[in-house]
Parts: sequence; C-alpha cells; structure tokens
Amino acid sequence: MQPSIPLAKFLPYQLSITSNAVSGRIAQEYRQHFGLSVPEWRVMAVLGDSGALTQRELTQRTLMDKVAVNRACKVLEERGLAIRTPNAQDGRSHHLDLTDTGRDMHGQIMPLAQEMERRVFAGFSVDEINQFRTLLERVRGQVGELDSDTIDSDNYGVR
Amino acid sequence: MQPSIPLAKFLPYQLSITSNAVSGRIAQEYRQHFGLSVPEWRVMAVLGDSGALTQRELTQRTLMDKVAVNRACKVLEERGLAIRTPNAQDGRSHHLDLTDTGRDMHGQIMPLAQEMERRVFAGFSVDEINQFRTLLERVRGQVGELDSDTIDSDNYGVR
DNA sequence: CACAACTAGTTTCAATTCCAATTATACTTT
DNA sequence: AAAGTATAATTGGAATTGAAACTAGTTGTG
Repeated sequence: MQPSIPLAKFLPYQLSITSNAVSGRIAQEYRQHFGLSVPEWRVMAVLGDSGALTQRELTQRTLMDKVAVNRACKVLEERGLAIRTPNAQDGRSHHLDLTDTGRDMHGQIMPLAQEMERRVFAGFSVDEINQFRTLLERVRGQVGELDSDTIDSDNYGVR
Repeated sequence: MQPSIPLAKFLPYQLSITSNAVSGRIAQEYRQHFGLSVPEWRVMAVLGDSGALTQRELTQRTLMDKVAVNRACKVLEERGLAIRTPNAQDGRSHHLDLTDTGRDMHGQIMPLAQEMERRVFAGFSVDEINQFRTLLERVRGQVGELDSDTIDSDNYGVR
C-alpha cells in the first residue's frame, strides 16, 4: 500500500482553504462597508470598469453563474445602484449600467478592494506577487485542459 | 479618481476562480468514482491517515464546520465506511474510525487524489510547486493576522 | 413567411450551507 | 454533592446556490 499524503499537504486542499480564508475576509468587508455580497460587488466592479453591459456579458466577465448575475443585478437595481435600459439590438436583453449613486459607490469600493489586496499580500515582493499570479493562471489553464478527459481507474496511481 | 483595477487582475478574484475550478474538478472525480462529497472525502482522508478520532478532532484537522463534519460522519457510517465506538474518556463523544471496507476505499481514494494533484500541477517544477505552497501558506497566515483589525474608511486608499 | 432551432433572462425547486438552539455529558466551584 | 458553567454532538430552520424548466424574443432555413 502506498503511503497516503496527509490532507494538510494536499495542494488542492491548501488552495481551497486559502481561497476561502481570503474570500471570507473580503466578503466581510464588503458587507460591512457597503452591504454588498460578493456577486453584487463583482458586477459593480465590472460595470464601473466597462460601462453598460448585458447580463450575458456580465456572466462572461465575472465567470459567475447566470442566475447569480441575474440576482445580483436585480438587487443593484432595487437599491438604485444600477439601471436597466432596453437593448435596441435585442429585445430579450437590456443594458445594465451604474447610476450616479452606483458610480459614487464604485469610487469608494475600488480603493477598499485595492487596500484589501495590499493587506492580504503584504510582505510579498513584486516578483512574488507576479509569480503567484502566474502560477494561479497556469493552474487554471491546466484544469481547463483536464476537463476534456476523465480519469478512469486503470489510469491512475501508476506513472 | 483613482484608476480602478479590472476585476480580472484582482488577485483575490483570481485566487477564488482558480480554487473553484480545481475544487469543482476534484469534487466531480470523487463523486464519479466513489460517490463521495468533498467533506466526506476529507474525513476519510484524515481518518485513514490518523486512525480513530472524535468529531471535534476531525473538525480541527479538516478546518470544516462541525455540522459539515457531523453530516459527513453520519453518511460514512450509514454507508458502512466508518464506525463510531464509544469514547471511554468522554461520554459526549465517540471515536470514529474506518471499517475494513472504508480502509479499502481509502486505499483507492488516495492514489486518485495524488493523480489529480499531479495532473493539476503538471508542467510545474518541484521548485514551483514548493513556491506555490509557500505562497499559499503565507497568504493564509496574513489573513489570520488581519482578522484582528478591521478596515475603516479613514484608513484605506492612502499609503 | 412559417417553422424550427437557438439564446437571454427569469423562475422554480431541490440540494447544500450556515447559524442558532438543544441535548447530553463533563468540569469547576463552593 | 449541588449548582453553575463549559463543551461535544446533534437538530431545525433560514439563507444561498445551482440545475433544470419556462418565457419571450431572435436567427436561420426551406
């Protein structure tokens, strides 16, 4: 029998708990300061950055589920932070954009995000941060590759 | 007004989507091959590694919610993969351990985990893997630090 | 143009997750 | 040893999530 890795050494586990810790902390800040959930925050960040978009485009850019995007948009609209205007090119969708209030909030939100990023990566050199970013991207690319083929039991454990 | 980072460049976001991609992929494998959820898998991994433990100890070692641990244990017991025996030292808790069947499955599970890890990090050098591990640990430590103090609005945006 | 196939957005429902309350036992203090 | 406090496990219920169904509008094809 092979010696089994302890869970704590298992990289996907480390990745998961680290990500949860960071996300949890950030979610807490957004909630406290602005009463925004993470999906709501993401939609605002993208809208503030690109101007009016459809939900479809938001779904692509945030990599969130379309249901999550839809709910976030609904909340933002109800709170008067965003507004939907009809899409002349396509009657099924609308353009979503920040209102003035929303744009104001966006102006406050982004510095908080940057401050959080700065704090979470405090003590990292610029090189380390770039390295980290690169590694994350490569991992993600790798998972994308994997998604085509499935592991079968004749196919693992042996090199 | 400060220029706002596009969401895609925001490190906590990159961390989150990468972690989700990896976790999602791994969850899928466990479900397909063994019908196990991630919490169930984690409990099995730890038990197979350390021998009998109480739920409290499992909660500590997996960093999961105690409810999640409790439910995972219940399922494992029902499936005959683990068994609870009374704890002579403390009548409130029991010792949880893998059954022979559970131990068998553990023997199959760990190679799959290792194969997944290998695939996700295929193309990484040993140095890069260690680097990545170290960076993750440092980030997590940093978030722990942060958890004591809260950001207030007079306190960010300015270096 | 009519019909089929497709897509954006929304709703519904079921599963999961998370918090708070509960129960049973253990420990501490007087 | 009785009373109060603390802790392990469990349960119940509310909130969140995601998959699939549904609606309305669009695109492509004969």
